[in-house]
Amino acid sequence: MRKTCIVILGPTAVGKTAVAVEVALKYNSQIISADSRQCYKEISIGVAKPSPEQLARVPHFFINSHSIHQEVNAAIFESYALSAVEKIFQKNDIAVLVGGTGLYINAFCNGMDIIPDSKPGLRDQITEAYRQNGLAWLQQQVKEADPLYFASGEIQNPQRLMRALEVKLSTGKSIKEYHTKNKIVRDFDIIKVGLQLPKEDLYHNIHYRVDEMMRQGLLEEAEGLRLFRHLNALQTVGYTELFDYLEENISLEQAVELIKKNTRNYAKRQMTWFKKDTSTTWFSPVDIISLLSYLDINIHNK
RNA sequence: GGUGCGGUAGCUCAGUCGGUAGAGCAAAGGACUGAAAAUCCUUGUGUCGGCGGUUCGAUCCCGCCCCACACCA
Repeated sequence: MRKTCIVILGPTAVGKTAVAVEVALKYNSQIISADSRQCYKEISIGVAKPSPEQLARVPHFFINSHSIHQEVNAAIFESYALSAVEKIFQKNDIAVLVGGTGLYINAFCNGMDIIPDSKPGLRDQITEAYRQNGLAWLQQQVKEADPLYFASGEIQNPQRLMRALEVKLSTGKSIKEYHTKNKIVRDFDIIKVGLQLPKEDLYHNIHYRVDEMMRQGLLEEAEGLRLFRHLNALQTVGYTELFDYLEENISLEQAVELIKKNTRNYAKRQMTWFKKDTSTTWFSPVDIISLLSYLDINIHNK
């Protein structure tokens, strides 16, 4: 039998975790999380990690596996997840990957173009220079260094501009030359299933979950992480808003409303990303029976 | 009861020396290849509180009314 990885995706708060556990239990398999925030051991409440019970029932990869002080990105995830899936395949023909980070899922399924490592420290240098000199300066740098990117890239987007500049200055080549759009074909099958809810239901879940997080002590968790608020890992919905409250910029009530709003916006962005991929078959998280039978049929047909 | 200041987009407000109006936020849609829960792009018709009057034409001027706030009684 050919190896198969079941990929479960969907917006935040749709109910992916519980479904993934059911699927993994059915196939006696293990789960790889494809979530850019649940991998950090220092943050828990605000990122809706699987519960200790769920983690005990099914082994999970990329949960609590990294520190907020480590660098984590899509390429690191790709190699981590590939080695994890190989580990699972040593004992099982089926693996489960679940998450809401579209870029990470894409990296796992289709691969990322290989770009040589940047010169050490260059990125921090660029970030600092941008902070001091602003967007117009950054655009000018990219225009001079990498006209190819400047002509066709997102020139209002500082993160992309900085990355383009970093790659060009490190490798001498434009990032555009590295981006091939070629998809790597994995040596295992991938079945993508999406979880979806009507917008009102999803929003209801989000609001309920945010209130629940506050009850569980999200504020205290954020307070303890306050010193690290500048880290990328903490540029996260649920934490940035509470940091603002702790800095006395907004009231606690405002912070909670903002968390709800920003989570809604985030879910929308996720759906925009996921909808593009026509290879995904969509299910309701309430109708897990349909999902399981779909998987059964499609796995055994291979 | 009197005086004052307001009533304009879901919210906060700007504006039109009379030619039917615009910002921020929210919202909606989109993008996304090493920060992705990040970052970025696009989208603004609304009885301009109501009814009359003046005018070729009123959201803008005038009158009355309603509502909110403040102060005075």
